[in-house]
Amino acid sequence: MDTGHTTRAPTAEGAAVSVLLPLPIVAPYDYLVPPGMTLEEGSFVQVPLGARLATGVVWGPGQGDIDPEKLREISGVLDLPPMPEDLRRFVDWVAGYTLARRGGVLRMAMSVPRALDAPKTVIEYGMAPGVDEKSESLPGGARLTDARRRVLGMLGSGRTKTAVDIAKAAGTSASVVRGLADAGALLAVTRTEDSSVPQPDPHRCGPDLSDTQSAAACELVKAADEGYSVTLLDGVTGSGKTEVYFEAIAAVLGAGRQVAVLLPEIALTADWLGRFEMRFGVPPVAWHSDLPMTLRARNWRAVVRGDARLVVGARSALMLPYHDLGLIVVDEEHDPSFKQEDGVIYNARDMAVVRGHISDVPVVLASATPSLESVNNVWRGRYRRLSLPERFAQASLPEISPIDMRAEQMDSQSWISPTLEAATRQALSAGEQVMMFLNRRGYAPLTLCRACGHRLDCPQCTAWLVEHRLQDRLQCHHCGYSASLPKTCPSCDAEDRFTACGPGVERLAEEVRHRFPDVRLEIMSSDTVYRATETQALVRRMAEREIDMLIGTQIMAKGFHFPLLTLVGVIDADLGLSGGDLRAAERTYQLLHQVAGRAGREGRQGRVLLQTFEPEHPVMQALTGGDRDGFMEAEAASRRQHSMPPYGRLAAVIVSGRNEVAVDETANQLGRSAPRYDGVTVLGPAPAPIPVVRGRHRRRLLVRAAKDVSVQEVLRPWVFGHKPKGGVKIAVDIDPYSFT
DNA sequence: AGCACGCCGACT
DNA sequence: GTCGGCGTGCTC
Repeated sequence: MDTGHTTRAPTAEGAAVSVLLPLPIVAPYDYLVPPGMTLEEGSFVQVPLGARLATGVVWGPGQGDIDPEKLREISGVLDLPPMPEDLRRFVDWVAGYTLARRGGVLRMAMSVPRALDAPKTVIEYGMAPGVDEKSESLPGGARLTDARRRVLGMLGSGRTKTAVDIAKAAGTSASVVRGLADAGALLAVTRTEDSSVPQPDPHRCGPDLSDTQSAAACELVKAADEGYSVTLLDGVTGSGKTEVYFEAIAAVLGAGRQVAVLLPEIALTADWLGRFEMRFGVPPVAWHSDLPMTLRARNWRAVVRGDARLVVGARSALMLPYHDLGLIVVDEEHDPSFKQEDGVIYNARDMAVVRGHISDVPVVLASATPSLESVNNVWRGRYRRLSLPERFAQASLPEISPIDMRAEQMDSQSWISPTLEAATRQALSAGEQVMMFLNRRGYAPLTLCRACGHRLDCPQCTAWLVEHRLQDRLQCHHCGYSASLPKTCPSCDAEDRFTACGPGVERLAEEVRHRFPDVRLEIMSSDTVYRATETQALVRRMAEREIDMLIGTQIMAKGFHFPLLTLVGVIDADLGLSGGDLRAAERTYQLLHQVAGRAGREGRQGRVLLQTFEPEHPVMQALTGGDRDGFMEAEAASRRQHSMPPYGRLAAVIVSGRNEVAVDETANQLGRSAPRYDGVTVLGPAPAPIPVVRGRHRRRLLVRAAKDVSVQEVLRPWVFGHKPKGGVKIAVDIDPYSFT
């Protein structure tokens, strides 16, 4: 299975090669190749760097841009397949596009320290020739004790296991095993640790597909065989998108190639991985940030060897050194969490398309609420679209209606309108489950002093402290600062005069308990379910009707199936719309649509009620009228009119540091020296939406450019011409996603 | 990322 | 008078 990517060995003896190191370094360093060492481009090598050894990748022939006297020799080559050429080109491309340092991008592809160590060897024991479990005598007349008999009995012929494993199974100690080996009854074999992972079976039968699904699956399977293409798989919640792209995965696995599936981090639940296991017989190779180190190392090695065939992971799974990648799937492609906001700032959905292009493999973007970027690419003919309009298994789409909060009689300190309360009562008395959605963690987003009006805010950020009553703490959601509620006001010393303003899920739960004293309710937010097992347990309790009502944040919007859930109440549908974010409307639509999709699957009619003060807002109209396409067209028109993405380019330059004066100075300097080109506008500097985070002051400049302008070319000389001092940092965010 | 070099506060 | 804080800069 030669991918054709391994380039001829570039190493004349004594020549120099350039080696890229996974450090924040811009360009590769040159090293000498010692006599007798053979290398290829992509080889993983150990090189001396200052006083220590570092692991890097041979990037190409030596640059020759440095005094040959300074060159040091490569110390060794790692026993790993070289990094494929397509990935090396991808690293270069991502660095060029994001203006990140190449070494920083490489780090994302290989920052698994233990994976790069020599594979550990283990000693295993198997039956020596002429010995079997029924042997009544041992070689050399060694005694056959009970313990020895048990060991031979459980080992059987032809198998090898470690001494510890054998001892455990035979109920004895490892020294018995070693004794048998000394006696010549067992044979010790040295094996390098197995980085193999379970192999998925592409030939297992999938579920029966509807005609529409089969047709879409057919198209995808065909595309899977034809090199690079991008397909937007556009299907409403419950239309069976997953089952459709599983067919494409099966086809690619059947051809012996690797598949990468990218999911938003919070969708990477056991529930979800289970669907892959159900379809392909074994769990997929998982890749996400809190994978234990040993598993990370094993999985990374399995990927680079080509052994891991089906990888399911968060955005960083895109950077893995696939040996023979055949398909990339990005599910929930609209999800903002594909955008990495720290370190190398990139959008994994966009980079997946680039990687597909470079590696000449198909890319599938799946969503029920595709991003305007992707839809625009369909309009322009760059992506093909496959639509799955109906829900599978006779489930019908929920009916979405607004509750006009201007017309509701509301008590102060309450957030459930009489209309929503009545609907809830009705659903509960029919034995159905209810979900209330409020995208705000904690008890109350703001606490103030009634005596003087002082607001409790974070000492290190420009942000209010959020009261979390369950933990009895005040928390900053931007830096993790946490404190207990003070006895007296820090501003006026008044005692016990604090009052909570606004609702979070905890406070909403309080109101529900007050109105529905008998309801069995649970809160689902990142505070209550932060481990996979807790999520699983909660989902199970919900499925088994131990819960009547779920109150939660966006964490519960994704992918869970609750068959008896028929009513979803959105407490504050307008929440995401304020704040001048370019994508506020689009994101609110996507989020609320996703939440709405929780209601009424599997044959039951669902109902969704949106509490809003602006029922005439285009987002509410689109949701209640089911007119997604009209909404997208209106969004597109407005973006086009303002030359905003995807009809213009946008980049942000963020200046940050502890010293506000120095930050301002650098930001102003950047502003004064801003490039003046046709089709390029530089706005700012202005304080970032949250001006201080973790004690770092932040200023932002926005660069807006016409579609045909290379923002990178504009930014590079301008931004990197500044050498800020005083701990000031300049970061570039190409295609900024979030403005808050 | 490490690690060394280099200028300003609390110790023997 | 030194030990040491971490800001700055370099590593082929």
